[in-house]
Amino acid sequence: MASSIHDLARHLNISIGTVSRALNGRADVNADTRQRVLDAAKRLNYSPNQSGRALRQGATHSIAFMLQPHPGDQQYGEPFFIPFLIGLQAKLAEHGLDLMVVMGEPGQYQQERLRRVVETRLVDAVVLANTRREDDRIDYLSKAGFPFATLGRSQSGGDTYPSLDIDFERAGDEAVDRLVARGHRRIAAIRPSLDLNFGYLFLDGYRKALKRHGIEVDPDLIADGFINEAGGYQVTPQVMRSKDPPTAIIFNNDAMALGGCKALAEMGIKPGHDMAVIVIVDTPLCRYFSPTLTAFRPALEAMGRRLAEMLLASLPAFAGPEGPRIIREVWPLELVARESD
Amino acid sequence: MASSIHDLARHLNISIGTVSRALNGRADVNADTRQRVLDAAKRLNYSPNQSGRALRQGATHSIAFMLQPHPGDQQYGEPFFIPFLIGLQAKLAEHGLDLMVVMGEPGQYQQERLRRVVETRLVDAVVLANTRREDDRIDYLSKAGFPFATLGRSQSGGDTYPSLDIDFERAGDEAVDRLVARGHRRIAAIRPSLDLNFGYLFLDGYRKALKRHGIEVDPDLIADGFINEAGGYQVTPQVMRSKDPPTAIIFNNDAMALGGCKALAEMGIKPGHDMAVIVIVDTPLCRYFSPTLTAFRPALEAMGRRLAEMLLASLPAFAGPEGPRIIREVWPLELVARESD
DNA sequence: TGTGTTCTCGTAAACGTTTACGGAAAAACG
DNA sequence: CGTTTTTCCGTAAACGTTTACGAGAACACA
Repeated sequence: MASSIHDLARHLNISIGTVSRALNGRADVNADTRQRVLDAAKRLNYSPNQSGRALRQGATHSIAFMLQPHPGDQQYGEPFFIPFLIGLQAKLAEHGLDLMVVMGEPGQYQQERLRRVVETRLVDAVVLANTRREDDRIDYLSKAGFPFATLGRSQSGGDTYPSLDIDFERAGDEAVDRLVARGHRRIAAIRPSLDLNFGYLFLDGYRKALKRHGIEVDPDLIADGFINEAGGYQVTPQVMRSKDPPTAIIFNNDAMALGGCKALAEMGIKPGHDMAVIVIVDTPLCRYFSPTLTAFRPALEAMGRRLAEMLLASLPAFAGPEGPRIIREVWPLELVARESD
Repeated sequence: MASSIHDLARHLNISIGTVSRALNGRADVNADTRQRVLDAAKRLNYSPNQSGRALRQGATHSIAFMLQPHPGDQQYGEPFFIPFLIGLQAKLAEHGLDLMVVMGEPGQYQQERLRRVVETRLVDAVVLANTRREDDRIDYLSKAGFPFATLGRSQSGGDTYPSLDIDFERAGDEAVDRLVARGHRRIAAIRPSLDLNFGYLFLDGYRKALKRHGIEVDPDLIADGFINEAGGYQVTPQVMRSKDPPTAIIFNNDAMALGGCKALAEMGIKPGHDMAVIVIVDTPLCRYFSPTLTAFRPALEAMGRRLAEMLLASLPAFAGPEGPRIIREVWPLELVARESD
């Protein structure tokens, strides 16, 4: 079925070397023979065998995206990542690269999978998501000298790799700004308890804005929970039990916000009415929940394309006209005002 | 960095053949030397190079999942597929297989990508989603003799490949049953206009149940639209303009249901109140929409695992104790009763 | 002791590419 | 016409594996 370069060579009575050079657009091949080779390739339906190619070139022409579902998130995974993946894949495809998605078991740390992917030379580079504040995957990749890029920042690994992140700090800041402008002074912040880096960034922005407005940061209004609906449900009552309860809550995650709203409802508190709610990262759920949730929306698909560009620029094989490498980029979020605040 | 089998051989003063046999658990190698090889492999951090392995064995040990976003679906893609992918990947990983996700541009037919994946021997098998009633991808794969499995049925290709599908027919049937039991006689059906096979199946069940209840099938109550929110929004008023408008609508897709509910709201009709609404495939959106939408829920993750098993059983390299091959399986959906009907 | 069997390992080819090297033929140049 | 350059192509090695084959050594058996 699959014809090899040898078949072409035999068929045309020339050597495999010439065939290969012709196909790869090398200069040292007669225009005439090149045409004959191309014709034959089309006629015999030739496509280069990836394994042979990869072995010889030491490059597989594929990139791995490591996706790690959060624990307890088994039911619907991360719709968040789909548009990002679409963008990532589209840009990679433009350069002839394929995307391999590697998922771990929910909650299981991916070091083993990552090591295998790297050591077995399964791909040419990896893209990490769910970056932790201290991320041993990043340490490992840096130390191994393996090309990678991250969706999300981390404190690990220094400034040596391309990373693209959302401006959680500014989002936290703007959320507070907006709420203060609407008269709120008691503003709670609920974020995931894991070491996920964006939780810290969000809180930084939150604190900064409060200070700017001369509002004291009240530790009772800051809570961490599991990064899923149950977590939000569980932790929201906690801030409500403060001596001086909040009139607004900023959730750092959509699933947590949904759980939180459920908890509020059970306490007889109506989000968007008795309680202002803002979500930092918008997902379709925010748009359809009732009340619709005011949220900050990232340009996920564009980010996917961008991170692909940044990664490619860091790969020797693809680095174009040698401009300065883009190491870090932080993208703003767009506020989508809805009913909940 | 990466050590090869030659490094091990040189290090242990034995031949690469012996090293390879030791690593692969072949019988004709001394227990002692095997242990030395394994030790050295661990110490030198050896992992077999995938490309070399694949080239020699003619098998890449990876599977492609072809995901094709529907046109107009660019914003949030298909959260539907994530849990399926998690299950698929988990089961494949148990057998040492990797998953490659190939996404096309939304709306673009994937023949070209598919051909490339197959002809370059990028993977050992593919899993198709979004199966059409007549699907030339299936025709192509069958003709090429390339191993594959499908999520969703099709009329193409005969019964020669493993396929796993949801029982849309029964869901359509049960939905009508439920609505009739609640007193409805004018029941509309809205489904995607594409050639997606499940749209036909759903309608079969819908018609069958109506007949069983002695209700005439009214073509005015059946409408096709774009398989996204805008499509539902656009097409719903169409069935409402019937001389004898429906009191219930079954939507064959969650996004279309959301658009439909929006259209209804604008007509002053409250779903769950003035109009019963049932959705055939549940997604998280159904759970959080207001009113919450009664829907049929598939066991996506389990389906992913199952389809992986079926695919593996059809691959010569993995076919276990040679039981009968599972060719087709149709899984029931579970009704999740909520507020909308 | 001779013959057959078993255990263990080395040799070398093969998978499908790409590419460094060299050489023959053609072209350019004096 | 002789020399140099250019054009074009074949040869062969290499990437890292796996595996068929065969051979030497050890062992069993009579």
